[in-house]
Amino acid sequence: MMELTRKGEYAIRGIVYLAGQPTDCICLLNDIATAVDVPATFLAKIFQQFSKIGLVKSFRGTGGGFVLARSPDKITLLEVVEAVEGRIVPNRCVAGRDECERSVTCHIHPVWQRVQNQVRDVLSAVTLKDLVSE
Amino acid sequence: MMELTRKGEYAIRGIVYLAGQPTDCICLLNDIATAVDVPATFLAKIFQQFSKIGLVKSFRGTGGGFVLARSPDKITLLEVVEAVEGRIVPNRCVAGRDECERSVTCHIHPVWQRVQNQVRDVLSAVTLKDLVSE
DNA sequence: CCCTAAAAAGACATTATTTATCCTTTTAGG
DNA sequence: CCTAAAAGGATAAATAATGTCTTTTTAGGG
Ligand code: SF4
Ligand code: SF4
Repeated sequence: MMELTRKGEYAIRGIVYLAGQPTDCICLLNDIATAVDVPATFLAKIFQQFSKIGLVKSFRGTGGGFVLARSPDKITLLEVVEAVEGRIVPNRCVAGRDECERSVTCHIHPVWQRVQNQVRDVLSAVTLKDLVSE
Repeated sequence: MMELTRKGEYAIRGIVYLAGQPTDCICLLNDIATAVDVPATFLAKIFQQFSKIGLVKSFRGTGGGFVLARSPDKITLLEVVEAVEGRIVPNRCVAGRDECERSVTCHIHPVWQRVQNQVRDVLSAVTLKDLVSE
């Protein structure tokens, strides 16, 4: 339970590396993958997700690659994680539409909401800038 | 990520039910399973784990069954969850012996420790007593 | 002593998720 | 039109979650 997947770990490493590059540098996926030691094909999927939700900008064709869409201090760790893992949900019943008919009277339900809020708060308090500054 | 498994959900439901029974009541596994709507064979495994670490006491043979080993206000939700899910670990590197050679210099590492502490704090603040009292 | 009830233990079977690769398509530059 | 690079889709392999079945141990009661 509660464990970040490889995908999430890779996602963070990849985008943190990108955040650490000079602003005008258009990075190649393969270079990023090599630098952060992640299978390039897997990282490709991750960056596609980033691109779709607008965390990074991508350029195709010759001279293409990736750059951050916003400055590092405007991107939180929460956004990065939820981009690839989906919304952080400590229990099904805390997700949008409940499947659990007990949720109305359940005393545990609010505990999971508390957990969710705490975790999201911690992660949203950290930006990519915090993670690259040595 | 961060999702409680069925096993964890079942574990909570089962032990909360047990906590809600009269103190002297030795409950049959099958009765608990029926009451909380969990496959009996699966719940059996869960209660075996409870028994091993001393959350519940079990009695075998005729007239056997389960009772809580401690009063409900002395058992936290954290204990219950970690009994079946293992220690809450938001990322590998936060587990005992690190596999990640980056952990020494990594700026993300302490974030996961913060997440871990927050989650464990929330769960350890809730006891079975809180969960049964209507 | 034997029979029955009940949990403990171990060995599977099934399904879902994670992790990863490969191939084709689209886009853009030169 | 050729090449570089990301996008997209299909699929394979590995791992983990979920669930079932059978056998073993323990205890009570006739
Ligand atoms: S029983 Fe309570 S905690 Fe469990 S899924 Fe339902 S509402 Fe959520
Ligand atoms: S890179 Fe940092 S956060 Fe990721 S596993 Fe290693 S120590 Fe942990």
